[in-house]
Amino acid sequence: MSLAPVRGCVVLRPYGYGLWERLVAELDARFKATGHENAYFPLLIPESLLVREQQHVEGFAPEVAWVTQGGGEPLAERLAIRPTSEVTIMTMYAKWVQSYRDLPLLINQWANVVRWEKRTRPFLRTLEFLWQEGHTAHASATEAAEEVQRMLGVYADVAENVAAVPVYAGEKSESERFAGALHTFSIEALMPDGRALQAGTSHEFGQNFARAYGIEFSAEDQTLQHAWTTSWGMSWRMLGGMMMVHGDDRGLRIPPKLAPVEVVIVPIHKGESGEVRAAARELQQRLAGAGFRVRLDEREQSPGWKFNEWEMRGVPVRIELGARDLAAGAVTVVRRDRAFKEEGQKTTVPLEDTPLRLRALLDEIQRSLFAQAKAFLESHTIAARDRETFVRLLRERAGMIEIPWCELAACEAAVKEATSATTRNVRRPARGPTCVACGEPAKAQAYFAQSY
RNA sequence: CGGGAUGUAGCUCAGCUUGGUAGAGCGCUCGGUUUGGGUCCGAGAGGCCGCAGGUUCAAAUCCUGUCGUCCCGACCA
Repeated sequence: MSLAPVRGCVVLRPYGYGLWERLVAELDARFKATGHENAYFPLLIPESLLVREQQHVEGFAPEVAWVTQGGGEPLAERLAIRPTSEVTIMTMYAKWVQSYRDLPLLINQWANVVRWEKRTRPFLRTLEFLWQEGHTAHASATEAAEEVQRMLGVYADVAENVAAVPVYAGEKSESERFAGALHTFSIEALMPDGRALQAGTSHEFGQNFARAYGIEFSAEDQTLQHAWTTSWGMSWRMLGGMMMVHGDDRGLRIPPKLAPVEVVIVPIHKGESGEVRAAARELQQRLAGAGFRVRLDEREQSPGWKFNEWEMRGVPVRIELGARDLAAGAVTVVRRDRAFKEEGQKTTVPLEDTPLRLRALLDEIQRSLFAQAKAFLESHTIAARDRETFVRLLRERAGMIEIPWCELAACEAAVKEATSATTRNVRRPARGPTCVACGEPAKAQAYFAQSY
């Protein structure tokens, strides 16, 4: 990744984009498996269309970028660059949906969006970012609610089992809710500095958008009804979270399932050793044939230089192949999830067994990275029992601070005033009778934290 | 939007106080050497000192303005 010649934007170079492609592949397969199809909608939104859903517009107004000229002339109507595509997609759904037989409508879009944030951070908050947004319409509230939970589950699965980032899934508070939604659910991860990162969201709109954009259908009982809609999104921010969670002082550590390169082969030879070179190429062929994402590094730099380079890039496994290995009919296998010279970092594997051993090793690395992150999350999730401790932990940015909570907006605002922390999400029921923050009756169990 | 920094080689930066021939490390190119944890030696290429104005015999350096970027805060899916 590099900074771009535009404020608050980044360029993904091939290796970084490779990470995104892996995330896309994993998400897309799950979307398809749950019955969704991909489609594409325009980047620009006419202002008149945008303003239909009141809360939605008000929520996004401050961060919308506008196009006011085209072809060298002022436009009769400003065009918004989409900050999200609800309004365009709902407008189209209104045309497509007439009968309950047209439902559910299950569509996903892979797209870029622009949100004019006052303050940006590379990867975690950029003006333009890549994401996917799923938009569905249903014939009943129950069905829509199920969809929202199903996709929240997909996000939690991808975060934990692909990116190896443990998360808490739950519902957003009223103040953190998506503009225009009835309920917003999120997955929240914890970064090493004690701040929480929202890594995916799933929204239940009820009939709000359907009313604003006219999505009506004839129901089975012959009544005319508005559809129940949902939307859900995950962005490349997930990758930023993954890098922060797993990175160490030698650079990135990428979980195998997300790694553009799972295995790098570094040949080690003096001068022109045709034998080593040929053996390395043969190994690469074999591993590629067995389905591994493998790269052979034949550049001129010294082996030591390459070791450092690939470690910084986070490749899970490195295979060193030199004359010594060749003579022994073996390769040296080095795993990135272990520290330099730590027990087990380097092992010797018979050349013949390499594919088999590699598969097992990659699985083990995937598990080990998740386990390390999980242990961190658990040790930094603290149940506060009294207000004083609660406030102190939040100020110290100690992690996810868990309390029985009243769900009152005023209480949340007061906590924010005192600590700058907010609720991340909540689960029901509460595990205590009264709110630790303010003493009112508790309604839910909430995670509070400083957030990105 | 408020506060603070900063802009000099591809990158990271020194030089500015006290005006006078444009610097270092890394990277890049070439030759040699080396290759199991960022080899070493030598030779080279590369800069409108963010931009505009001013002061001066003379400006990277002093003054004014302007633009960009970064950090802290307020705001924020």
